[in-house]
Amino acid sequence: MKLSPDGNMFTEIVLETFKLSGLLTTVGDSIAASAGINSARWKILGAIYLSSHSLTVPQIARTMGQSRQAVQRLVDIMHKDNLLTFSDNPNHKKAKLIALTEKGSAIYLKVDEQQIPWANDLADNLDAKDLTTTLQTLKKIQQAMDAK
Amino acid sequence: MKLSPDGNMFTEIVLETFKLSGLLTTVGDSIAASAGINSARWKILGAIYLSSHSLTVPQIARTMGQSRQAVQRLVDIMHKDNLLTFSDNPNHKKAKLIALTEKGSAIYLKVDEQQIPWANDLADNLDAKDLTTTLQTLKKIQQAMDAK
DNA sequence: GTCAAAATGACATTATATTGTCAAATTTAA
DNA sequence: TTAAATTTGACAATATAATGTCATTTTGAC
Repeated sequence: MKLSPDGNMFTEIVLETFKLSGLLTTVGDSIAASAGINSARWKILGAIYLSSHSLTVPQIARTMGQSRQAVQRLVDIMHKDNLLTFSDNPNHKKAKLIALTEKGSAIYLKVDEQQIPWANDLADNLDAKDLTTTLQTLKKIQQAMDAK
Repeated sequence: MKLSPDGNMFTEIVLETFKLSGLLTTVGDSIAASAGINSARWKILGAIYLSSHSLTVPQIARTMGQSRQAVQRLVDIMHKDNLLTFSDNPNHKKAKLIALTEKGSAIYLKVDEQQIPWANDLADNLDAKDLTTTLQTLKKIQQAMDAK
């Protein structure tokens, strides 16, 4: 069996996604370093911050496309570091709700100060329509995988 | 400072890239499992196979967007497992050239047999033009980051 | 309402990956 | 040509992350 032309393009997108993820993690580490954290913790803070409400560990994991165990580990560390709060979940005895502390929020915003000009600058050299298409397509790919 | 509309879209693409990378690694693990390997090793095999010639460890790492140490570790294991060969590099005393053994090649092709229908199927539900745009945009993002 | 299936936290094991350092090899600039 | 800067492999330390298992809780099908 051979790759169809579209299947081949899809495969290239997959490989490019892996590569970009690695490169972005490295850049993210250096951006987040100014606030004393790294990419992995920045992503946790962002998942909670951008959701605008408390989340459970499995919810964060699903948002990030990672295992709940990996997220649980980071959340526990970040709780100990006073970046996150745990609160009882009225809907679940075991799964606590996780929110940002003031410190966690401040750190997230400090990283954002570095990330915003970086993102604006890079996006400046790209076509808005292409960015829209790319985002939609990546989401469609994700959804198509979910459906399997 | 605030994110521009494009900067915001760019940021969403970054987050989607992380998520997709995680999900694709999981799917990749299950696809590659049929041939007795996992995503990480499949990617190494693919980097070499798709380049059509021998590569050094740092070259593979740059292709994959990962650290040369991470690649070196996998390459050493896969060499021990008889998936890869080392050969002297006429252009470099230390950096050996790495190629697939017959076994490595066979395993790559066996995984490909699973991956091809998977990719074709997923790509079937996506627009060819959108895939082209997405791939080009991801590459542009990667190049723009390199330039920094 | 009951009971099987799924979700969750805790814990352990293993794999993947980055960072840092050092010496040797290579490349680049002067 | 020479000296500085970069690249590379080897090694170590640490961080990130997937997988597996178990007891408990929740959900869903009946």
